[in-house]
Amino acid sequence: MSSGPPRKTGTRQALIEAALEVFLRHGFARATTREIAQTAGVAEGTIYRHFADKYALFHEVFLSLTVEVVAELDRFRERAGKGTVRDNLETLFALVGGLQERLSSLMASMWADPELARNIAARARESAPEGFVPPGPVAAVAEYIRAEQELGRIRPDVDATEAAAVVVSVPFAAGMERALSTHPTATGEFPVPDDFPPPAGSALDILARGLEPSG
Amino acid sequence: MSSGPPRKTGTRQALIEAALEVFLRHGFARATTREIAQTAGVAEGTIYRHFADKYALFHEVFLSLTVEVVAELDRFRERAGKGTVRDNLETLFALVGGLQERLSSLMASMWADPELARNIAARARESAPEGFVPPGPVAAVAEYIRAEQELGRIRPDVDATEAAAVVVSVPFAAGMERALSTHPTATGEFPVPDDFPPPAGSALDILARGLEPSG
Amino acid sequence: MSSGPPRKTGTRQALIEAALEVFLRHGFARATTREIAQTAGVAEGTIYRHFADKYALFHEVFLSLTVEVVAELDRFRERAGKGTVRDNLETLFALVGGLQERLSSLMASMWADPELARNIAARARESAPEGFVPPGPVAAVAEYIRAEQELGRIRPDVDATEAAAVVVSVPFAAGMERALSTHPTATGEFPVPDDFPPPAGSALDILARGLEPSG
Amino acid sequence: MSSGPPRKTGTRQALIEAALEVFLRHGFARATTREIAQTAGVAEGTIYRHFADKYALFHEVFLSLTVEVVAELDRFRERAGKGTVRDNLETLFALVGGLQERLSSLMASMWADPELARNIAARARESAPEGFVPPGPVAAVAEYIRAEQELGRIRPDVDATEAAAVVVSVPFAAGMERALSTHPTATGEFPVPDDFPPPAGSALDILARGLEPSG
DNA sequence: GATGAATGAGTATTCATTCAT
DNA sequence: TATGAATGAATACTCATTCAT
Repeated sequence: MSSGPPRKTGTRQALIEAALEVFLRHGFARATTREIAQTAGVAEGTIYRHFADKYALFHEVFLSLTVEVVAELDRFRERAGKGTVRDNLETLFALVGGLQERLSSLMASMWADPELARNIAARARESAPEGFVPPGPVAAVAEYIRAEQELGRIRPDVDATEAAAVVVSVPFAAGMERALSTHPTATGEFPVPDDFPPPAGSALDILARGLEPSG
Repeated sequence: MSSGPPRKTGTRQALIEAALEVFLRHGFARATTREIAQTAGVAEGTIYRHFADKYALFHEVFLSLTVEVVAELDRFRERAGKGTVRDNLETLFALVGGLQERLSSLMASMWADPELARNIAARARESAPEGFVPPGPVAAVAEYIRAEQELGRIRPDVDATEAAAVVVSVPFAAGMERALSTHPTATGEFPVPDDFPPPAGSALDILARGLEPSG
Repeated sequence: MSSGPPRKTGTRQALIEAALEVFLRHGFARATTREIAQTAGVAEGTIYRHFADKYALFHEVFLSLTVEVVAELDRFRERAGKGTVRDNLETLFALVGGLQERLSSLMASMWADPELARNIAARARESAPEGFVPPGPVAAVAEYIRAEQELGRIRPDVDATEAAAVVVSVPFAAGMERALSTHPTATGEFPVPDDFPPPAGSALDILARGLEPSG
Repeated sequence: MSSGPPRKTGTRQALIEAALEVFLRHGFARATTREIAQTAGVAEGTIYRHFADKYALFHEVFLSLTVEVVAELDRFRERAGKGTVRDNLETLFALVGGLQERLSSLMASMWADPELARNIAARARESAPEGFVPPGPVAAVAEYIRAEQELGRIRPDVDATEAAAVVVSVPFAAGMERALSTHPTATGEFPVPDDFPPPAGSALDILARGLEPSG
């Protein structure tokens, strides 16, 4: 093979993937380095050759997902002008719903534990190049909305960023509910109220209608 | 006395309140029984006189908040027909935003750790009276929407529950972002993208418009 | 029995004694909390109910020995004027030699590891009453020497503290050598030079003579 | 070339020097091979190309210092008959104080941890030529004393070795105290008793007087 | 009911040592 | 010789839970 030396990043990458798996399985706090190492097929000590501590590992996992989500959403902007706005929203719901699932799960760990959130934020601040702003999903969707506004397919008087937040919120909140399918009010044997139904027809109608130009 | 549930013992109630405080401060996984007991001003062992274990305590805390949230939202239904729909949505955003803050934080713990979610769900199943469905915030808002539909102030063709989910999602997702104010992309020293801005004018416009009867 | 409730200090005291034993056996750095707990006959976690950490435990052990040594030496002052000065020095050598053996061993751990020394010093500073100076062995011996000087049995022109330091040094250094009986230069199978012989006749002669009034 | 032992490899020598530095900084037990390698500017694995294990490295460091100390003291014997005995003792105090500082620090590690002492002793036994006795500092000073005794400048009835031990003890014990400057009883902010003052005038007087011929 | 000392299984992290390159 | 990634046993410390008083 011409592909160079056996990928040095193998171990590091394997650890990131294993860690994601275990963080999703148990949350950050209850994920053990032992299980992560076993899942990655390496010794426990190996983790510390690649990451300063469990927090650093979490940070890397978090970044890798952020990159992935943003990359997907970046491509979304190109849809402006194609199909109907409603169709594009539908696609977006699927996209955000799927992509954010894992990311949101990690964010839940941060949400639950402010100290973790603070720790990760500090790391991000240190490692980011001065003045760099990682674009979030809202920013990406906002760009799409602005593009549609220029094409006259979305009302020009709504704030693109705010509109994007609304749009992204729906699958986001729905994702949390899905994750909490074990919620006391949403379990098989237990009668289930229709909390946070997966966004479907009406949700799209409402948003599409709310966004479309008047007249 | 005309009303309300029989008063809990002071100790039991103090423990529930202390536990909420500590769960919010550190998340379920990192909240220690020691800190809870100290906050409540009792000995650690006392916890186990009132709750089988830490999970049971969490369950009680969770229930107490659910009751509180639902009670507030129940009153919301009475607003149907008063003011404008847009004004009511604005009030709802504030209401849900404030009320869900603590509840969502607990839900984040469950979201992060499926085992916790499962455990709490199991308890709910065991303790709930057969066939009883605790109404969630979506259900409460859905009732309001249905009432407005009957009054012709909201389009009759949207599904009330789904519409309620959309409406509730916005402050919900915004709340998560606020909680994650330490998020790498949303901190003071670190340049901040406009992810999940607190829902304001445009968000309301979109939803109000999307909901209002055509013609 | 009238002796009150079963001594609450039992566990704490047992831990201090066990810790001394283990610290002497392996030095601070290699003494494990596990072995200390086993030696004391308690669970490992129990250590942390009584001491903040391993350092705090070491500190307590150190203090307990210091107290013991000083108490013994305090009584020494009363010997001024009794027997001969030389006899008293002989007694002192035995006393200091025996008492310091364990204390010196702990001090060796501190000597070897400056961080440990710093840590213990910080603790001492925090816990000591403002302005309190724990009398060391040198101070105690110095008092004896001053008493003898007033009685005219020791030359008045030597500095009592310095003289005390010289006197205390001899059994002290000898004690270190004894502890290092495994020293490469002081082992059975290996020919032994007469390094630091236990202080005997001549050492006493030198000091007694050096201290006695001229004329 | 006229002199010296055959030069060690640069790497080996660098490791010994780096190890001394790190052993002095943290004590044997807490000195890490990682820090030693970094200080020497080599990879961690390289240590094991030159030394069987950490103990062997310590042994080499210890030997190198012993050699250095003894060489310095050997030259001391030549002072017999020159200057006054008191002046020579003063020089000796400075010499021993300086030289022993590092050696004593290593000995403290051995004193603290008998297993280390045993291990090093075993190595010494194996590596030393049959019947060879490395002269210690006491032996060297004893030779000086014997020489002075022959010159009639030191009382003939004291045992030279014992006298040497007394003399060497003083700066030795003082050195330990200096090393323990963080000792609870000897820190700046904390009131300090005059434990183990650096040997000065009176100490010299006592010893000089105790050693000088009567009459 | 209330206490709080005791428990001991569990966890993140360290570090001397090995070995394929 | 030199490297440095990988190892895995070892360790200090935590914390939910128990139980004698």
